[in-house]
Order: sequence, then structure tokens, then C-alpha cells
Amino acid sequence: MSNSAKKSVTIRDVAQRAGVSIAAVSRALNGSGYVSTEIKQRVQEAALALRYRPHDSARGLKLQRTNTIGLVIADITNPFYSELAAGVLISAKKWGYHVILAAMDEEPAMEEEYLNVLMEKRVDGILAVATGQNHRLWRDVIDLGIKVVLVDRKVTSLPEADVVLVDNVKGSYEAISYLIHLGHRRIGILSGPTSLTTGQGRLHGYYQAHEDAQLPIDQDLVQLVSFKRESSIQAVEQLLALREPPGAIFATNNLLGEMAMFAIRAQGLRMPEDISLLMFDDVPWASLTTPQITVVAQPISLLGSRAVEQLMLRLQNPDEAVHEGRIAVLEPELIVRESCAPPRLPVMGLDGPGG
Amino acid sequence: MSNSAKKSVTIRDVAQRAGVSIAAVSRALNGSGYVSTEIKQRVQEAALALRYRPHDSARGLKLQRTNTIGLVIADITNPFYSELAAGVLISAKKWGYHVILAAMDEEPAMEEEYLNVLMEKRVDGILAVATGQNHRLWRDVIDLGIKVVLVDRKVTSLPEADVVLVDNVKGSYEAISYLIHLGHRRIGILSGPTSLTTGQGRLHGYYQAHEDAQLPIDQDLVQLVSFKRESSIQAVEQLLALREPPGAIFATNNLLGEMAMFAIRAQGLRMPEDISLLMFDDVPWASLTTPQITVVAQPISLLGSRAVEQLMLRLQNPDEAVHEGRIAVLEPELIVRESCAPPRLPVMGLDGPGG
DNA sequence: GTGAAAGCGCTAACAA
DNA sequence: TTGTTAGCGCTTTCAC
Repeated sequence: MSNSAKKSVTIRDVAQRAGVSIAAVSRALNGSGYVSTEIKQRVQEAALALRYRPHDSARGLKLQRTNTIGLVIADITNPFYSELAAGVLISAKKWGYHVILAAMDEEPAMEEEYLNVLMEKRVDGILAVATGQNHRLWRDVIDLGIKVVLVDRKVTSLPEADVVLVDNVKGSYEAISYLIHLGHRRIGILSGPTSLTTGQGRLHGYYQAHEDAQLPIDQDLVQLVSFKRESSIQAVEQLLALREPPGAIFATNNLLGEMAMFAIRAQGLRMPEDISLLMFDDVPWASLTTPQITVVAQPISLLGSRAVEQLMLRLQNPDEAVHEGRIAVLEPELIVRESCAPPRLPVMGLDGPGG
Repeated sequence: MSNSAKKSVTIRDVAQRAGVSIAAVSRALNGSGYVSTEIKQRVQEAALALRYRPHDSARGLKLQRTNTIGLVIADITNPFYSELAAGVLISAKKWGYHVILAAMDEEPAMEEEYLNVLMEKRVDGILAVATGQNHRLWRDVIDLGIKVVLVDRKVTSLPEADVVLVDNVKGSYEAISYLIHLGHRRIGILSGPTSLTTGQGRLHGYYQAHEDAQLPIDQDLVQLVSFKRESSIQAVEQLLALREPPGAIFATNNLLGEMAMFAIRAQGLRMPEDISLLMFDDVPWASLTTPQITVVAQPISLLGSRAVEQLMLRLQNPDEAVHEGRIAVLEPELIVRESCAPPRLPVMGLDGPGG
């Protein structure tokens, strides 16, 4: 008997049982408008007895509000995104919001599909690590009145969206400076696509650090990679196969770091004796390996909760005309562990430790 | 101008622009009922021109169906759950469903909150790794007509829910048998709560393997732990502090495995020379460590997609009376890597390798 | 303080 | 083949 969907109990049933109008029930249950305590009491009893659950679609239709937000990310399996999601989830819950998860896998086509859904569902807002494509669709989203907060990456074609991200240039700059300080002169970088602001920023920090240390850059050491595993592993191998291979590798995200780990291990290289590794993102496994990985840590969870807060702010006053979104920049932090050491054969004629 | 929420375009607007009735628009866009190709054409043009997006709440209200499912898990940050979620996401998308994520953190109170939300949202179904509590509420869920598929853990108070899980007894049995085969006679087990079927099964496999090998069990080697990190780390330390410490540790989930790693490292023990470690769940970091961890792998992603399929099956014929849910049991697989070796000091008088 | 009634945007009888 | 219309369950004026 408790199997198939019976007619579910509606506000009418509650009203009837409590002997009041449906309006009274609505008011009593929502605490809006005037209701005598007596009626309130009766209504609550009736609702409880009938196990009444307000129908969110009905309410949403009437209110034009769903208390739901969309979270667009690349891949929930990537610890960066899971931690982000965790931050978003807990924060959203605090505000009475719920989240629909959209993993677009860095594919514009998938992002498109998800955006369409999110629009039809009339989510109140979208938190997104966007592909950077689908300009027209994103405009539709905003035109629909859906507030969007960009996380991690900025997308210039969406100036009115708020942005919450980390100072990528700085994080990268500090990482490279640290390696240079250790005596490294040949530092390989595994960089994400420069079409994304993360890729741009981290690469820029790399250049800047070299420039400030008055070090030349060998373009062979700069590997631009997509997010595909194959292309990443290939890039690492290329780096390692150089006639004059780098003494240190800077992996600009955890996926790239993972690939670097594999390649280094596969080559039988010792870390940090033979090669140093420094990675962007302090994912849990970074302190499980031997040696533990030195990282640039982002406050990932905070990134998520701040994004939610930013969104809530917008949702509070929806009519505020905004031509340019707020941008919040969080600070990364270099966490020195065990995976970096001075290079084995410092280049002659340059004064680093051991040089 | 594209900032605040303007009156959004409805089916009426499309009808007007196309010069037809709203019914025709509905039919044309949904491909239901009769529409001349000419009208269909006009409607599609109008819809496109107006950037019309059907309002899901309205449709949901009318249809009593949301094309949305809830995914209840403990913690998206745990790689087991992220992979599960990934499997669910991709499979759900294939069926045109979307998922609301609920991380209950092993807290019945959180589970309760989320269940209430999911009920109000009238999700079509719920996929859940449940706490095992909230009996009454889960009954409400089912009574509301929401289909539920239990994943990973069975909950006996919900007989009509389908279940998709792994053969925990077998996985555990094989793991322990392997260790015994290596010559181990003192194998510590870090077991989850036996209030959960996962804990029960894995512990049972441990006992069974010992029994079949005619090995006695020292109860000091059996550590029952909650999912809290503190209690886990404590348990590992207790195991290691035994006057006669185990030569191998079986961590029955990835969190426990992580804790074991930390403790082993903290004690300065070498792996696998001083101690062997075997873990349930082949999470990504298991092959990043040195030595790489030998594991019992669950087909996690498959667990997710199978659960979705099971749910879709129920959703196809919603009125089928079901008193007992189907139960799908997937096979775990022992993946031998580098973290297990024969014990250093095999017990005399028992014939294991080296004994 | 309370209730009647309109209407949110959509689908599906049903009538034409 | 097309259009009219009655709701789906809820909130909220607006009378009383």
C-alpha cells in the first residue's frame, strides 16, 4: 500500500482537517500575515497528522523562486572540485538553498546542456567554474534573471557576474621564487590552457619570478597542456626527455601534479634528489606520498563558501543594477614539505645555494 | 538592462508571436499530439526568437514529476563518494535526470533535513547511502511515492527499496586470505560500525577467512571505529601499540586506510618490510604512494550507474506493487600492489611462507 | 484576524 | 488538426 504514488496531501486537506481556509494554512505554516495562535496551533497539528509536505514546484511557480542553485564544475572526481563542492554545499544549506550538480568535464557542449537545464529549472543562481565558451548562452542565463558567480576562473565576456578566485600570479610567483631560491635555474612548468585566467595567471607568475631573478627562460621548459590525461602525461615526458632536463617541475594543478608523479616514478627518478616537484593545490594525497609534496595551497573550501555568500548578497537585492561584478581575490599559500631540494648539478656561474 | 529579473517569456508569448494557441505551442515543442509541420515550424522559430525556456516548476506542478533525483551521501570530499557521484551524474544525465546533492556527513539530523527538502522538492527518486536511522522519515519518503534505491549499504527497515552494493564479505575474505597466504597470523582490522551492513560484511569476511584457515582471532586485533578521524587514528595507534602488534593491517575503507598510512609513517615503520597494509577501495591516491597500496577495489562508478538504472526501471512502471526491492550485488576485486609482504617474524609452528 | 478568489506557466482532456 | 479550458498546489491581494 505504501508503494505507488497516491494522491499526495495538499494544503486543502490540511485546511479541511483544521477547519480553516487554505489561506490560513499558508499563513500559519509560513509565519506570514496574521493568524491567531489558536488557528496556528490547529493547523500545525493537522499538518503533522497528515504528514503534509508543501509542494515546492507549486510554491516555486507562484513565487518565481526555487531556493536552488546550480553548481557548474568540471569533474567532481577531481579533489579540487569536490572540496569546492563541499564548501558550497555546507554554505548553501546554511542559507536554505540546495544545489544541483553539473559536471561539464571541460566540454562546452556539456556546459551548454547543463545551462539549458539550469535555466529551465529556474535556479535562483549559478556558481560556475566555466569553460569560457558559450558566450551567448551565458548571456541568456543572465538575461533570464539568474545571478551568476564565477569561481576560480574569470570570464571576460560576463562582466556583470561576480567573481571569486585566488591570486594565481602570486601563488605561482612564490612557488617559482622558492625554487629559484633553492638554486634551480631550469624549472619546467606544466601549464593549463592560457585561454583560462588560471592558466594565464600561473604562467605569468612563472615569467615574473624569472624576470625578477633576472633568469632567462628556455621555452622548452614551458609546456601548455589541455586537461586531458594523455596530453598531460605526454608533456611531462617531453620535459623529462629534454637533453638538458629541468631540475624542478612546477605542476600548475593537481591533475598535472599527479601525472608528473607517475612520470617521475616511471623514469625511476628519485624525488627530491633527482628532481623537485611543486604543485598547485593542496589536495589530500599531497601529504600521503613519500616524499610529501610541497604545494601552493588554495583555500578551496572558502572559495566555495565565499561564492555562495556573494550569490546570496545578489539574491537579497535582485534589482540592483550591476554593470560590473564584484571580484574577491583570496590568498594562496606556499606550503613547504619534502618534494623540493636544491638541484643536483647547479649551473655554473650563477650564485644559488651550492652554485 | 540585462540585470534584474524581467517578466520572463512564457508559452503565451510564443503562442502570440507564432499566431497559434498555447496548446499548439506545447504540442509542437514537446512533440506530443498532432501539429502540422507548418505550425511546428512557426512555433520553433518563435520560441527561438524569443529565447523561450519552458518553466520547469510549472511543468512539474502539472505533471507531478520533476526529472530530478536526490543523491544522499556522507561526504563528497571522500573519493569513494565523489566517484559514486560521478557515476550517478553521468548516468542520470543520459536519462534526462538531474541531481540534487545531499551530504549528510553520517549525521542522522542532517539526513533528516535533506530528506525533508527532497520530499518538498518532490524529487522523482532518491539514491542513498543512508545512515540507517530516520526510519519514520524514510517511510514518509516512500509513502510520498518517491522511489528509493539504497547504495552501498542495505537498510533492513526499508525492504521495498532496491539495493545496489558490493559483496563485502567476499572482498574482505579475499583480502584476509591473501594476507594469511603471505604468512600473516596477526592481522589487525580497522572496521567501520557494525550497525552498517558494510561494517558487518567486511568484519564477517575477516572472521570467515580466519576460520577457514583455522586461525584463532585475537580480539585486540579487531578495532571498531566510527567515521570520525580522531577515533580512527586512535584505533590505529592502539593496534600499533599492542605488546604483540599485528604484522598486517586491513583498513576497511579509504578513510581508515589514510589514517593507517599516517600512523605507520609517524611511527617510522617501513612498509611493507615492517608492516603490511591492505585497504578497501581503490581510490586514486592508492597508486600514488610508495609503496603503492594493495586494495580491494569496488566498481564504484558502476555502483552509481547501476543505482540510477535501477531507479529508472522503477520510474518506468511506478504502480508496480513491490514488497521487496531487488538487490544487485557487484563483485569486488583484489588488486595486489606493493604494500603487503610476508611478516618479518612469522609465528613458529605454523606453516606459512618462511615459517 | 480570516476567507474567497485570482493567477503563477504549463499540459491534456475535450470540443470544434 | 487546432483551440478552449480546467486544473496542478501554492501565495497573496483584497474584501469582510
